[in-house]
Amino acid sequence: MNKVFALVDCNNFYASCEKLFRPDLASKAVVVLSNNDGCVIARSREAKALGISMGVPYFQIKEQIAAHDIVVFSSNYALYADISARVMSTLEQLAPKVEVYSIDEAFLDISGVSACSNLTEFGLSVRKTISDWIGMTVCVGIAPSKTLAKLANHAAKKWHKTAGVVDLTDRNRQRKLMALLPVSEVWGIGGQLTKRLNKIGIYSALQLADAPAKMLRRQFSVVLERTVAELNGESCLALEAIAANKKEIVSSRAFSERITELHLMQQAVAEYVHRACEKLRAQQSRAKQLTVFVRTSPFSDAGRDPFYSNSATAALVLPSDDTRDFLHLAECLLRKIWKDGYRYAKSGVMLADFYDGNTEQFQLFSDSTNPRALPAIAPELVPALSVHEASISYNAPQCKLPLLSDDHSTQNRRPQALMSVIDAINQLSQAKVFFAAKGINQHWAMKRQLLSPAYTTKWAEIPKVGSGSER
DNA sequence: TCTGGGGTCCTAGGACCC
DNA sequence: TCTGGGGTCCTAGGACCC
Repeated sequence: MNKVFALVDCNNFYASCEKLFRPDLASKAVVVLSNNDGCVIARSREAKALGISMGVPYFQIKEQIAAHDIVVFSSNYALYADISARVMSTLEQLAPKVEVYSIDEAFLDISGVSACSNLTEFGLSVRKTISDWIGMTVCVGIAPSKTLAKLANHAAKKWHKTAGVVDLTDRNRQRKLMALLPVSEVWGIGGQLTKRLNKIGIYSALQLADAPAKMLRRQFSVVLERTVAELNGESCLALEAIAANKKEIVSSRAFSERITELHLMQQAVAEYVHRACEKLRAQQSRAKQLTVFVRTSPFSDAGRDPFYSNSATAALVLPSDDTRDFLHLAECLLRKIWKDGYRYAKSGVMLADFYDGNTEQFQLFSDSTNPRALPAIAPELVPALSVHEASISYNAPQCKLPLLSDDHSTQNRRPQALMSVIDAINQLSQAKVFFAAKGINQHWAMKRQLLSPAYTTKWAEIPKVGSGSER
Protein backbone atom coordinates (compact mmCIF):
# COMPACT_ATOMS: atom_id res chain seq x y z
CA MET A 1 0.00 0.00 0.00
CA ASN A 2 1.33 3.41 -0.94
CA LYS A 3 2.21 5.75 1.87
CA VAL A 4 0.12 8.88 2.25
CA PHE A 5 0.92 11.62 4.75
CA ALA A 6 -1.07 14.66 5.76
CA LEU A 7 0.54 17.66 7.37
CA VAL A 8 -1.89 19.63 9.53
CA ASP A 9 -0.61 23.06 10.54
CA CYS A 10 -2.41 25.76 12.55
CA ASN A 11 -2.55 29.18 10.94
CA ASN A 12 -0.69 31.96 12.80
CA PHE A 13 -0.81 29.74 15.85
CA TYR A 14 0.20 32.02 18.74
CA ALA A 15 -1.75 34.99 17.39
CA SER A 16 -4.79 32.75 16.83
CA CYS A 17 -4.59 31.44 20.41
CA GLU A 18 -4.68 35.00 21.72
CA LYS A 19 -7.70 35.81 19.52
CA LEU A 20 -9.56 32.72 20.67
CA PHE A 21 -10.48 34.32 23.99
CA ARG A 22 -10.81 37.85 22.65
CA PRO A 23 -13.59 37.88 20.05
CA ASP A 24 -13.31 41.66 20.08
CA LEU A 25 -9.97 41.22 18.30
CA ALA A 26 -11.36 38.93 15.58
CA SER A 27 -10.51 41.25 12.69
CA LYS A 28 -7.70 43.19 14.33
CA ALA A 29 -3.98 42.96 13.71
CA VAL A 30 -2.32 41.00 16.52
CA VAL A 31 1.34 40.21 17.15
CA VAL A 32 2.99 38.03 19.79
CA LEU A 33 6.45 38.76 21.16
CA SER A 34 9.28 36.42 22.09
CA ASN A 35 10.43 35.99 25.68
CA ASN A 36 11.51 39.23 27.29
CA ASP A 37 9.21 41.05 24.85
CA GLY A 38 12.14 41.05 22.42
CA CYS A 39 11.07 40.17 18.87
CA VAL A 40 7.88 39.50 16.94
CA ILE A 41 7.42 35.72 16.69
CA ALA A 42 3.81 35.48 15.47
CA ARG A 43 1.52 37.70 13.46
CA SER A 44 -2.16 37.48 12.62
CA ARG A 45 -3.19 37.68 8.97
CA GLU A 46 -3.99 41.38 9.43
CA ALA A 47 -0.58 42.09 10.97
CA LYS A 48 1.18 40.35 8.08
CA ALA A 49 -0.84 42.48 5.66
CA LEU A 50 0.44 45.59 7.42
CA GLY A 51 3.99 44.52 6.61
CA ILE A 52 5.14 43.48 10.10
CA SER A 53 7.93 41.01 9.44
CA MET A 54 8.86 37.91 11.37
CA GLY A 55 11.60 38.28 13.96
CA VAL A 56 11.75 42.06 13.90
CA PRO A 57 12.71 43.64 17.26
CA TYR A 58 9.72 45.09 19.06
CA PHE A 59 11.38 48.42 19.84
CA GLN A 60 11.94 49.03 16.15
CA ILE A 61 8.26 48.86 15.24
CA LYS A 62 6.64 50.61 18.19
CA GLU A 63 5.61 53.59 16.04
CA GLN A 64 4.09 51.35 13.39
CA ILE A 65 2.21 49.49 16.10
CA ALA A 66 0.76 52.69 17.51
CA ALA A 67 -0.08 54.06 14.06
CA HIS A 68 -2.05 50.98 13.01
CA ASP A 69 -3.52 50.16 16.39
CA ILE A 70 -1.90 46.71 16.42
CA VAL A 71 -2.58 44.64 19.53
CA VAL A 72 0.57 43.23 21.16
CA PHE A 73 0.93 40.24 23.50
CA SER A 74 3.83 38.76 25.42
CA SER A 75 4.11 35.05 24.70
CA ASN A 76 1.86 32.96 26.93
CA TYR A 77 3.24 29.45 26.53
CA ALA A 78 0.90 27.92 29.07
CA LEU A 79 -2.03 28.97 26.88
CA TYR A 80 -0.42 27.83 23.60
CA ALA A 81 0.60 24.45 25.02
CA ASP A 82 -2.92 23.87 26.27
CA ILE A 83 -4.59 24.76 22.95
CA SER A 84 -2.00 22.64 21.15
CA ALA A 85 -2.84 19.62 23.33
CA ARG A 86 -6.52 20.02 22.42
CA VAL A 87 -5.76 20.18 18.69
CA MET A 88 -3.47 17.14 18.88
CA SER A 89 -5.91 14.98 20.82
CA THR A 90 -8.62 15.86 18.31
CA LEU A 91 -6.34 14.81 15.44
CA GLU A 92 -5.75 11.52 17.22
CA GLN A 93 -9.48 10.86 16.99
CA LEU A 94 -9.46 11.57 13.26
CA ALA A 95 -6.45 9.61 12.03
CA PRO A 96 -4.94 6.22 12.87
CA LYS A 97 -1.39 7.51 13.45
CA VAL A 98 -0.30 10.98 14.50
CA GLU A 99 3.17 12.44 14.93
CA VAL A 100 3.17 15.69 16.91
CA TYR A 101 5.90 17.52 15.04
CA SER A 102 5.81 20.87 16.80
CA ILE A 103 3.50 22.91 18.98
CA ASP A 104 1.33 23.83 16.00
CA GLU A 105 1.70 21.03 13.47
CA ALA A 106 1.32 17.28 13.14
CA PHE A 107 1.90 14.63 10.49
CA LEU A 108 -0.89 12.08 10.02
CA ASP A 109 -0.41 8.69 8.40
CA ILE A 110 -3.50 8.36 6.22
CA SER A 111 -2.34 5.51 4.00
CA GLY A 112 -5.45 3.58 3.05
CA VAL A 113 -7.88 6.40 3.67
CA SER A 114 -8.24 6.91 -0.07
CA ALA A 115 -9.87 3.48 -0.27
CA CYS A 116 -12.96 4.76 1.53
CA SER A 117 -12.80 8.51 1.20
CA ASN A 118 -11.67 11.21 -1.18
CA LEU A 119 -8.44 12.67 0.24
CA THR A 120 -9.42 16.29 -0.29
CA GLU A 121 -12.72 15.63 1.46
CA PHE A 122 -10.85 14.01 4.32
CA GLY A 123 -8.69 17.13 4.63
CA LEU A 124 -11.72 19.38 4.60
CA SER A 125 -13.37 17.34 7.35
CA VAL A 126 -10.24 17.63 9.52
CA ARG A 127 -10.31 21.35 8.98
CA LYS A 128 -13.97 21.62 9.88
CA THR A 129 -13.67 19.49 13.01
CA ILE A 130 -10.73 21.48 14.42
CA SER A 131 -12.56 24.69 13.64
CA ASP A 132 -15.87 23.54 15.18
CA TRP A 133 -14.42 21.95 18.30
CA ILE A 134 -11.56 24.29 19.12
CA GLY A 135 -11.94 27.40 17.03
CA MET A 136 -8.54 27.12 15.38
CA THR A 137 -8.02 27.30 11.63
CA VAL A 138 -5.70 24.71 10.12
CA CYS A 139 -4.37 23.98 6.63
CA VAL A 140 -3.84 20.45 5.35
CA GLY A 141 -1.26 19.22 2.84
CA ILE A 142 -1.52 15.64 1.55
CA ALA A 143 1.24 13.78 -0.30
CA PRO A 144 3.21 10.50 -0.54
CA SER A 145 6.18 11.88 1.46
CA LYS A 146 6.59 14.24 4.40
CA THR A 147 8.61 16.73 2.36
CA LEU A 148 5.90 16.88 -0.32
CA ALA A 149 3.20 17.13 2.37
CA LYS A 150 5.04 20.16 3.73
CA LEU A 151 5.06 21.68 0.27
CA ALA A 152 1.36 20.91 -0.19
CA ASN A 153 0.64 22.58 3.14
CA HIS A 154 2.56 25.64 2.05
CA ALA A 155 0.42 25.81 -1.09
CA ALA A 156 -2.77 25.42 0.94
CA LYS A 157 -1.74 28.40 3.07
CA LYS A 158 -0.60 30.53 0.17
CA TRP A 159 -3.53 30.13 -2.22
CA HIS A 160 -6.94 30.79 -0.74
CA LYS A 161 -8.82 29.16 -3.60
CA THR A 162 -7.50 25.82 -2.32
CA ALA A 163 -9.87 26.21 0.67
CA GLY A 164 -6.99 25.24 2.92
CA VAL A 165 -6.49 21.70 1.60
CA VAL A 166 -4.10 20.52 -1.13
CA ASP A 167 -3.94 16.90 -2.28
CA LEU A 168 -0.58 16.33 -3.92
CA THR A 169 -0.75 12.58 -4.47
CA ASP A 170 -0.80 13.05 -8.24
CA ARG A 171 2.66 13.24 -9.86
CA ASN A 172 1.65 15.87 -12.39
CA ARG A 173 0.26 18.12 -9.70
CA GLN A 174 3.49 17.67 -7.71
CA ARG A 175 5.58 18.82 -10.67
CA LYS A 176 3.26 21.70 -11.44
CA LEU A 177 3.50 23.01 -7.88
CA MET A 178 7.26 22.46 -7.60
CA ALA A 179 7.80 24.49 -10.77
CA LEU A 180 6.05 27.43 -9.08
CA LEU A 181 7.97 27.37 -5.79
CA PRO A 182 11.50 28.60 -5.13
CA VAL A 183 13.90 25.95 -3.84
CA SER A 184 14.11 27.79 -0.50
CA GLU A 185 10.50 26.73 0.26
CA VAL A 186 11.52 23.07 0.40
CA TRP A 187 11.71 21.58 3.89
CA GLY A 188 15.39 21.22 4.80
CA ILE A 189 16.65 23.90 2.40
CA GLY A 190 17.76 26.89 4.45
CA GLY A 191 19.64 30.05 3.59
CA GLN A 192 23.08 28.53 3.09
CA LEU A 193 21.92 25.67 0.91
CA THR A 194 19.77 28.04 -1.17
CA LYS A 195 22.83 30.13 -1.94
CA ARG A 196 24.92 27.13 -2.95
CA LEU A 197 22.11 25.60 -5.02
CA ASN A 198 21.48 28.91 -6.82
CA LYS A 199 25.17 28.98 -7.73
CA ILE A 200 24.82 25.74 -9.67
CA GLY A 201 21.67 26.92 -11.39
CA ILE A 202 19.00 25.40 -9.16
CA TYR A 203 16.30 27.95 -8.32
CA SER A 204 12.97 26.10 -8.24
CA ALA A 205 11.86 23.09 -6.23
CA LEU A 206 11.35 21.24 -9.52
CA GLN A 207 14.93 21.88 -10.64
CA LEU A 208 16.08 20.37 -7.36
CA ALA A 209 13.82 17.35 -7.79
CA ASP A 210 15.24 16.76 -11.27
CA ALA A 211 18.92 17.22 -10.29
CA PRO A 212 21.11 14.09 -10.41
CA ALA A 213 21.19 12.39 -7.01
CA LYS A 214 24.84 11.31 -7.22
CA MET A 215 26.06 14.82 -7.87
CA LEU A 216 24.05 16.16 -4.92
CA ARG A 217 25.38 13.43 -2.66
CA ARG A 218 28.94 14.24 -3.69
CA GLN A 219 28.71 18.03 -3.59
CA PHE A 220 26.35 18.37 -0.65
CA SER A 221 25.28 15.57 1.68
CA VAL A 222 23.11 12.55 2.19
CA VAL A 223 20.53 14.85 3.73
CA LEU A 224 20.00 16.70 0.48
CA GLU A 225 19.95 13.45 -1.46
CA ARG A 226 17.16 12.24 0.81
CA THR A 227 15.23 15.48 0.37
CA VAL A 228 15.35 15.01 -3.39
CA ALA A 229 14.11 11.43 -3.11
CA GLU A 230 11.23 12.72 -0.98
CA LEU A 231 10.42 15.38 -3.59
CA ASN A 232 10.20 12.58 -6.12
CA GLY A 233 7.55 10.84 -4.07
CA GLU A 234 9.79 8.31 -2.35
CA SER A 235 9.07 8.35 1.38
CA CYS A 236 12.37 8.31 3.33
CA LEU A 237 11.21 9.92 6.56
CA ALA A 238 8.91 7.67 8.54
CA LEU A 239 6.08 8.84 10.74
CA GLU A 240 7.20 8.73 14.36
CA ALA A 241 4.09 8.35 16.44
CA ILE A 242 5.96 7.96 19.73
CA ALA A 243 8.02 10.93 20.74
CA ALA A 244 11.61 9.94 21.46
CA ASN A 245 13.37 11.16 24.56
CA LYS A 246 15.47 14.27 24.20
CA LYS A 247 19.19 13.73 23.74
CA GLU A 248 20.06 17.07 25.20
CA ILE A 249 18.14 19.59 27.28
CA VAL A 250 18.78 23.32 27.18
CA SER A 251 17.50 26.00 29.50
CA SER A 252 18.50 29.56 28.80
CA ARG A 253 17.03 33.05 28.87
CA ALA A 254 17.99 36.58 28.05
CA PHE A 255 17.82 38.83 31.12
CA SER A 256 15.37 41.68 31.46
CA GLU A 257 18.28 43.87 32.56
CA ARG A 258 22.01 43.32 32.12
CA ILE A 259 23.79 41.36 34.84
CA THR A 260 27.15 42.67 36.06
CA GLU A 261 27.53 40.85 39.37
CA LEU A 262 28.59 37.26 39.89
CA HIS A 263 26.07 36.48 42.62
CA LEU A 264 23.17 37.44 40.33
CA MET A 265 24.57 35.31 37.54
CA GLN A 266 24.84 32.44 40.02
CA GLN A 267 21.13 32.84 40.76
CA ALA A 268 20.23 32.81 37.08
CA VAL A 269 22.34 29.75 36.36
CA ALA A 270 20.82 27.96 39.36
CA GLU A 271 17.35 28.74 37.99
CA TYR A 272 18.24 27.22 34.61
CA VAL A 273 19.77 24.14 36.25
CA HIS A 274 16.56 23.71 38.21
CA ARG A 275 14.43 23.85 35.05
CA ALA A 276 16.68 21.61 33.02
CA CYS A 277 16.75 18.95 35.76
CA GLU A 278 12.97 19.06 36.01
CA LYS A 279 12.73 18.28 32.30
CA LEU A 280 15.37 15.58 32.68
CA ARG A 281 13.40 13.80 35.41
CA ALA A 282 10.17 14.20 33.46
CA GLN A 283 11.58 11.98 30.70
CA GLN A 284 13.17 9.66 33.25
CA SER A 285 16.71 10.20 32.09
CA ARG A 286 19.93 10.80 33.94
CA ALA A 287 22.69 12.97 32.53
CA LYS A 288 26.42 13.08 32.94
CA GLN A 289 27.42 16.21 31.13
CA LEU A 290 26.68 19.82 31.95
CA THR A 291 27.57 22.95 29.98
CA VAL A 292 27.22 26.47 31.33
CA PHE A 293 27.43 29.47 29.01
CA VAL A 294 27.32 33.24 29.43
CA ARG A 295 27.37 36.02 26.89
CA THR A 296 27.00 39.76 26.51
CA SER A 297 24.74 41.25 23.85
CA PRO A 298 25.97 40.68 20.28
CA PHE A 299 24.12 43.83 19.23
CA SER A 300 25.89 46.32 21.46
CA ASP A 301 28.39 48.85 20.18
CA ALA A 302 31.60 46.86 20.54
CA GLY A 303 33.72 49.92 21.31
CA ARG A 304 31.69 51.00 24.29
CA ASP A 305 30.39 47.63 25.39
CA PRO A 306 32.83 44.83 24.51
CA PHE A 307 31.52 41.42 23.51
CA TYR A 308 32.31 38.35 25.54
CA SER A 309 30.95 34.83 25.18
CA ASN A 310 32.20 31.68 26.77
CA SER A 311 31.14 28.25 27.92
CA ALA A 312 32.50 25.46 30.07
CA THR A 313 31.61 21.79 30.13
CA ALA A 314 32.24 19.06 32.69
CA ALA A 315 30.94 15.63 33.48
CA LEU A 316 29.85 13.83 36.60
CA VAL A 317 31.46 10.47 37.27
CA LEU A 318 28.05 8.81 37.31
CA PRO A 319 24.91 10.01 35.54
CA SER A 320 22.47 11.81 37.82
CA ASP A 321 19.05 13.45 37.80
CA ASP A 322 19.52 15.18 41.13
CA THR A 323 19.34 18.97 40.89
CA ARG A 324 21.87 19.28 43.70
CA ASP A 325 24.58 17.48 41.73
CA PHE A 326 24.22 19.89 38.83
CA LEU A 327 23.86 22.99 40.99
CA HIS A 328 27.23 22.21 42.49
CA LEU A 329 28.87 21.53 39.16
CA ALA A 330 27.29 24.60 37.55
CA GLU A 331 28.69 26.82 40.28
CA CYS A 332 32.23 25.57 39.58
CA LEU A 333 31.81 25.95 35.82
CA LEU A 334 30.44 29.46 36.11
CA ARG A 335 33.43 30.59 38.17
CA LYS A 336 35.66 29.29 35.42
CA ILE A 337 34.13 31.45 32.68
CA TRP A 338 32.93 34.48 34.66
CA LYS A 339 34.82 37.70 34.00
CA ASP A 340 34.17 40.92 35.86
CA GLY A 341 33.51 44.10 33.94
CA TYR A 342 31.10 42.86 31.30
CA ARG A 343 27.39 43.57 30.93
CA TYR A 344 25.92 40.09 30.50
CA ALA A 345 22.73 39.73 28.46
CA LYS A 346 22.10 36.00 28.58
CA SER A 347 23.19 32.74 30.11
CA GLY A 348 22.09 29.15 30.07
CA VAL A 349 22.85 25.53 30.77
CA MET A 350 22.77 22.37 28.69
CA LEU A 351 22.49 18.78 29.89
CA ALA A 352 23.84 16.04 27.63
CA ASP A 353 25.11 12.46 27.58
CA PHE A 354 21.90 10.86 28.78
CA TYR A 355 21.33 7.45 30.31
CA ASP A 356 18.16 5.56 31.01
CA GLY A 357 16.97 6.50 34.47
CA ASN A 358 16.05 2.92 35.32
CA THR A 359 19.37 1.27 34.70
CA GLU A 360 22.62 2.25 36.27
CA GLN A 361 26.22 1.29 35.82
CA PHE A 362 27.98 0.87 39.16
CA GLN A 363 31.58 1.84 39.56
CA LEU A 364 33.96 -1.06 39.67
CA PHE A 365 36.30 0.62 42.14
CA SER A 366 33.83 2.67 44.11
CA ASP A 367 35.05 4.98 46.79
CA SER A 368 32.91 4.09 49.75
CA THR A 369 33.16 7.59 51.20
CA ASN A 370 31.87 8.94 47.96
CA PRO A 371 28.69 7.02 47.27
CA ARG A 372 27.51 9.38 44.59
CA ALA A 373 29.13 11.00 41.65
CA LEU A 374 31.84 13.47 42.34
CA PRO A 375 32.08 16.21 39.78
CA ALA A 376 35.03 15.42 37.57
CA ILE A 377 36.56 18.85 37.73
CA ALA A 378 40.15 19.67 38.24
CA PRO A 379 40.98 21.06 41.69
CA GLU A 380 42.25 24.30 40.22
CA LEU A 381 38.74 25.07 39.06
CA VAL A 382 37.64 25.21 42.64
CA PRO A 383 40.30 27.29 44.31
CA ALA A 384 38.48 27.38 47.61
CA LEU A 385 38.10 23.64 47.94
CA SER A 386 40.31 20.69 47.36
CA VAL A 387 38.64 17.81 45.59
CA HIS A 388 38.57 15.94 48.84
CA GLU A 389 36.83 18.75 50.65
CA ALA A 390 34.47 19.18 47.74
CA SER A 391 33.42 15.59 47.99
CA ILE A 392 32.77 15.86 51.69
CA SER A 393 30.80 19.08 51.57
CA TYR A 394 29.01 17.68 48.59
CA ASN A 395 27.80 14.42 50.00
CA ALA A 396 27.78 14.55 53.73
CA PRO A 397 25.37 17.32 54.67
CA GLN A 398 22.87 16.51 51.98
CA CYS A 399 22.38 12.80 52.21
CA LYS A 400 22.23 10.61 55.22
CA LEU A 401 24.09 7.64 53.89
CA PRO A 402 26.48 5.52 55.85
CA LEU A 403 29.67 7.20 54.74
CA LEU A 404 31.91 4.37 55.73
CA SER A 405 30.66 1.25 54.12
CA ASP A 406 32.07 -1.11 51.55
CA ASP A 407 28.69 -2.40 50.61
CA HIS A 408 28.43 -1.54 46.94
CA SER A 409 24.70 -1.92 46.96
CA THR A 410 24.49 1.32 48.90
CA GLN A 411 26.51 3.29 46.46
CA ASN A 412 23.59 4.69 44.62
CA ARG A 413 21.17 4.89 47.45
CA ARG A 414 21.15 8.62 47.74
CA PRO A 415 17.58 9.48 48.56
CA GLN A 416 15.68 9.97 45.33
CA ALA A 417 12.47 10.71 47.14
CA LEU A 418 13.45 14.32 47.69
CA MET A 419 13.44 15.21 44.00
CA SER A 420 10.19 13.31 43.41
CA VAL A 421 8.52 15.12 46.29
CA ILE A 422 9.72 18.50 45.05
CA ASP A 423 8.47 17.75 41.54
CA ALA A 424 5.12 16.57 42.89
CA ILE A 425 4.62 19.67 45.03
CA ASN A 426 5.59 21.96 42.19
CA GLN A 427 3.13 20.26 39.86
CA LEU A 428 0.33 20.82 42.33
CA SER A 429 1.30 24.39 42.88
CA GLN A 430 3.78 25.95 40.56
CA ALA A 431 7.29 26.67 41.85
CA LYS A 432 6.47 26.53 45.53
CA VAL A 433 9.60 24.60 46.49
CA PHE A 434 13.01 25.49 45.17
CA PHE A 435 16.68 25.71 46.02
CA ALA A 436 17.73 28.98 47.61
CA ALA A 437 20.58 29.22 45.11
CA LYS A 438 18.26 30.57 42.47
CA GLY A 439 17.31 33.58 44.52
CA ILE A 440 13.98 34.97 45.62
CA ASN A 441 13.78 38.38 43.99
CA GLN A 442 14.92 37.64 40.48
CA HIS A 443 15.28 41.16 39.13
CA TRP A 444 16.98 39.80 36.03
CA ALA A 445 14.05 37.49 35.20
CA MET A 446 12.35 37.92 31.87
CA LYS A 447 10.00 40.75 31.17
CA ARG A 448 6.47 39.93 30.06
CA GLN A 449 4.54 43.13 30.34
CA LEU A 450 1.78 42.31 27.89
CA LEU A 451 0.83 38.83 29.06
CA SER A 452 -2.72 37.62 28.47
CA PRO A 453 -4.61 35.94 31.35
CA ALA A 454 -4.40 32.23 32.13
CA TYR A 455 -7.68 31.48 30.34
CA THR A 456 -7.42 27.71 30.32
CA THR A 457 -4.71 26.80 32.82
CA LYS A 458 -4.09 27.29 36.48
CA TRP A 459 -0.85 29.20 36.02
CA ALA A 460 0.27 31.65 33.39
CA GLU A 461 3.73 30.20 33.41
CA ILE A 462 5.92 27.82 31.52
CA PRO A 463 4.14 24.57 30.65
CA LYS A 464 3.96 21.98 33.36
CA VAL A 465 6.63 19.35 33.25
CA GLY A 466 5.76 16.61 30.82
CA SER A 467 2.94 18.42 29.06
CA GLY A 468 3.30 18.01 25.36
CA SER A 469 5.84 19.55 23.07
CA GLU A 470 7.43 22.87 23.61
CA ARG A 471 8.91 25.17 21.15
C1' DT B 1 17.71 51.66 26.23
C1' DC B 2 15.42 47.85 23.87
C1' DT B 3 17.25 42.22 19.34
C1' DG B 4 13.98 34.60 21.73
C1' DG B 5 14.46 29.66 23.02
C1' DG B 6 15.04 24.79 22.21
C1' DG B 7 16.13 21.15 19.48
C1' DT B 8 18.33 17.39 15.72
C1' DC B 9 21.45 15.56 12.42
C1' DC B 10 25.65 15.30 9.68
C1' DT B 11 30.52 15.93 8.62
C1' DA B 12 35.35 16.64 9.11
C1' DG B 13 39.20 15.98 11.61
C1' DG B 14 41.90 14.37 15.46
C1' DA B 15 43.16 10.73 18.72
C1' DC B 16 43.90 6.31 19.18
C1' DC B 17 44.12 1.32 18.12
C1' DC B 18 46.14 -2.87 15.75
C1' DT C 1 65.87 10.91 1.23
C1' DC C 2 62.74 7.41 1.85
C1' DT C 3 57.94 6.53 7.20
C1' DG C 4 51.32 1.91 5.77
C1' DG C 5 46.63 0.88 5.89
C1' DG C 6 42.47 0.49 7.94
C1' DG C 7 39.36 1.11 11.42
C1' DT C 8 36.56 3.28 15.54
C1' DC C 9 35.25 6.78 18.54
C1' DC C 10 34.69 11.40 19.99
C1' DT C 11 34.06 16.31 19.45
C1' DA C 12 33.29 20.80 17.46
C1' DG C 13 30.95 23.23 14.38
C1' DG C 14 27.67 23.98 10.72
C1' DA C 15 23.17 23.76 8.97
C1' DC C 16 18.60 23.12 9.53
C1' DC C 17 13.97 23.04 11.93
C1' DC C 18 9.86 25.32 14.62
